[in-house]
Amino acid sequence: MEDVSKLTAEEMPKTYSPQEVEPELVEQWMEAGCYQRNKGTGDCTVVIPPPNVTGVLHMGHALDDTIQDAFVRFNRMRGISTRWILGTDHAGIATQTKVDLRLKEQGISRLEMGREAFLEACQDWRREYGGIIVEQIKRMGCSIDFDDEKFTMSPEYAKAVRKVFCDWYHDDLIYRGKRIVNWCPSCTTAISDDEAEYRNEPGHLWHLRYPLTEPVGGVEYIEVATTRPETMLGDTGIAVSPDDPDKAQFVGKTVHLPIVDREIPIFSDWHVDAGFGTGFVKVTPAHDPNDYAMGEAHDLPQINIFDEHAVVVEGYGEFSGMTRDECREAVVAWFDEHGLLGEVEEHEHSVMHCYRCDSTLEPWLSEQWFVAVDRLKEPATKVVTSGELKFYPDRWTQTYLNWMDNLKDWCISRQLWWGHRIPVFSCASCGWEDALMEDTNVCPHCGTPVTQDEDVLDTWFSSQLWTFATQGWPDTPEQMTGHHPTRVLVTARDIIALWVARMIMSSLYFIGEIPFHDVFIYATILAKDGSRMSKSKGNGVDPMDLMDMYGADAMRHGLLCLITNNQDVRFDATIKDGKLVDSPRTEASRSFVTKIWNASRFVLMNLDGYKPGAPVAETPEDAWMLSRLAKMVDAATKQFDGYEFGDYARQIQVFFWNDLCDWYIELCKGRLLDGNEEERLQVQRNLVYVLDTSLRLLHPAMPFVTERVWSWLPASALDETEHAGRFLMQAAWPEPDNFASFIDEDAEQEFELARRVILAVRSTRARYRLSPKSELAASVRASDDVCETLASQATFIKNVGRVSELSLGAELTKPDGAVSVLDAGLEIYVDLGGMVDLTQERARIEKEIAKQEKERASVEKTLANEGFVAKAAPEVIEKKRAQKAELDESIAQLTQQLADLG
RNA sequence: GGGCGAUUGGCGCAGUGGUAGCGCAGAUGCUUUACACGCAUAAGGUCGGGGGUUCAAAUCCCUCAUCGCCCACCA
Repeated sequence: MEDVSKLTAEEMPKTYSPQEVEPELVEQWMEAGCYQRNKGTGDCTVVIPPPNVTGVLHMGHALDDTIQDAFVRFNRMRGISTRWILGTDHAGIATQTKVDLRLKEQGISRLEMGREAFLEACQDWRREYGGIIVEQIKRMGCSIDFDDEKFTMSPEYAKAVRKVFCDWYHDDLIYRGKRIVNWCPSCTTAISDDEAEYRNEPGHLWHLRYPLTEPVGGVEYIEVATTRPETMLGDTGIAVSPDDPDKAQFVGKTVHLPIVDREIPIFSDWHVDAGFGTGFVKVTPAHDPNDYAMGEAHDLPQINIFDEHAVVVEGYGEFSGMTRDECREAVVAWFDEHGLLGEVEEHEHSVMHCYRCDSTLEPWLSEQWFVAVDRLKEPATKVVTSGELKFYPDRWTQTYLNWMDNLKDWCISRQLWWGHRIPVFSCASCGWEDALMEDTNVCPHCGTPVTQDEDVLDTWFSSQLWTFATQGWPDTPEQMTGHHPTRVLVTARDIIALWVARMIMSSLYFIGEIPFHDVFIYATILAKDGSRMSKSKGNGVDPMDLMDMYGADAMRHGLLCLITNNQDVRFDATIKDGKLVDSPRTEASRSFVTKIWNASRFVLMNLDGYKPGAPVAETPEDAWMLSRLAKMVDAATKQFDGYEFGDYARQIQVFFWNDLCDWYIELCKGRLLDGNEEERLQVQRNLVYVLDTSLRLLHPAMPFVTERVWSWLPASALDETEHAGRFLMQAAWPEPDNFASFIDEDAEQEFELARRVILAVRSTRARYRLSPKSELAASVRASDDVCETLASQATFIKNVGRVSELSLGAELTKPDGAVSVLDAGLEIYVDLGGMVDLTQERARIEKEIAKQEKERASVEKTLANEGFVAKAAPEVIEKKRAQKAELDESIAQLTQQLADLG
């Protein structure tokens, strides 16, 4: 193990430079093997949602990976066996598109070079650019296992994918069927629904008249409304709404389809909205998904009128050979000439475009492979309803179950080259077909050459195996023992359906258990104005820019602070010309990083003569600090276990900044500067102990600054012997049980009294515009008990409050030339040496009385309410009564103060 | 069309039944020997509108409005 030698305080730089330190620490951690699986109790295996191999880090990844890293670091420190598995997704369409583009720039076409050469080009591309996002993840400080990077197209992974296909194929869970796909006539491939781009475009709604075969009730023809008149060539039916009484008389009749002389039936179907268009819908099963569904239900022929380039096929006379646009024009002209064109309305509708070449996509009927989900969805539903697998926040459970409920068979084939090729081989001569683990050239039946299916699998088909195909399955499933199910999946909500659900289904089928115990869904990060970040809008924030500007720790802490139960959050960064200008939120976290640095520097600068030893609550402020610390340890531990990352990040900051820096460190200065040797040593021990504990608590969120500071920090009582030669990331998490004895409610209350006195003095000083350095005498009139409490804290009240003299007593009277401040039942007199501004004091006290009287009136009203006294919880009533008594007393005191002013 | 979420001080957000908190910005005063990426003090909000439940609503229910997301659909 790498020796992490302790440096001396003098060597600690005055300023902290994350941009220098962070990459250094990554190197050191990795060299020491800190990122690899560690041995421990229990298990916290986490798989990273694999980023696209073509991708670069965006804010979603940054948040996702920060959460995972914080969680993994927390668990690692707790001594739990931890491994975070890294990998990338081959991302079929995305990668193929990029490679296509690159080849196109070189004047090469994919079709010319052929499948094998193209796949080689994809591999080249991956070797060249695939590491970018991995390096970016590294830059963030993610303690993921970089030494064992997985890839969804690696040979081992491919084997897993192939096995899944073959097993499902042989278990009749995979079948081939016809389906309407989004066909790009320019790329001549299908584009998945998820990859098609919808755009609203102005168009027309043409009313076409179709003559009835026999007039119905004197009506000679019906009128359909369509945005795509050219498809009428393939019409095989007319549909009306079942809820449309006016149309009922037409159901069962037929129309004579113009141009093609086809007699087609009129029927009713729920797909039809009676209120839209004319109420008559032309049905073209081969060229529209809904029409296809209606065609299936009503047994209509499917007539494909387009070839793969969306040109009208033979058999349609003058229309054959026309492109779809030419055909549209010609069909409309034909109807017009023959007096069959009705109204032409302007109509905006959404049109699918190929996200690669932007051509309008053509719904096209073709053969595809499907996964039958009926048998898979039932167990996948059960594990969630039973609570075995939990979603955080809980509300996503419903989203998941709804989706499961509506789940339809999954189309898994894609007409691409980059991906896992479907391992189905078939023989043209004897009709043999099978899914095989090994490629074959000849038919086992008749010995003639066979062909393999040309299509590849949907990318999600391979990524659904992520939790187990990354852990040795199927060859060495023993790797998984004790590490599957994984602990938690941290992901975005938009892939609950696409990915999370499918992982659950496949894991239950193949491994017989859930893929992860918990799913944590984080909020979508939106731009400052609430819109989605996107490349086209140029409003995206680049996490690399954030880290360049503020450091990884600041970005990480800032992101964690953003986590709430909401489904989306706005990120406050200003972007100008695609470049980050600022992010106040991250800036605040950077200030916090600096604060941690400086507070630590202060402690380190005051360690002359330090020897490790146990913390002791020598003074009231020590007791207070240790009690606060113990509560923080407890809270942070619970927050991590409960996936409450936002609460953790916010609370730890308040604790460190306010409790530790603003109060405790200030309170310690007196003893550090003026204390005797024994006192100094104890303060040092307490400070080192509190700082050490705090750094451990902060480490999961801000690994870099805490690690760096810790390297200078001498051993505290937490682990005197183990400290040297170790990294903070390997140090033990402070366990709540070990701190419980520090919790001291009395100490916290007593401290609060002293704090009130200090605040009163400061406030008075500010009100009279006195220099913060000016020392003032103060006296407090309070019960003997309270006076005793305050007396024990007199030293630091004087130091921190800059109080020259502190008098305490139950019978004290206000000195001449002093002002009174009433706070928390204490009557505090601050001696101003006669420079009291009577008018100002009167105004202040009158205002305070008015405020308190208003409050008292409200409390009295509540207490006078019979319903309240009869029904409210006893402790609430008691609280109100106490509140009333306090107000009575304080108003009386204020009134007296006012009278004293004359 | 279905579902979900948001609406709290100038901005970004906490706060799930007992009349409101944080950070940033802004104000004032401070080179207090860790920190001006700081310290201190003060100011700023009838918690989107309306209705209901309750002794009591920012908080629970209904409704409206606005914004956003997801899913489906758009002949």
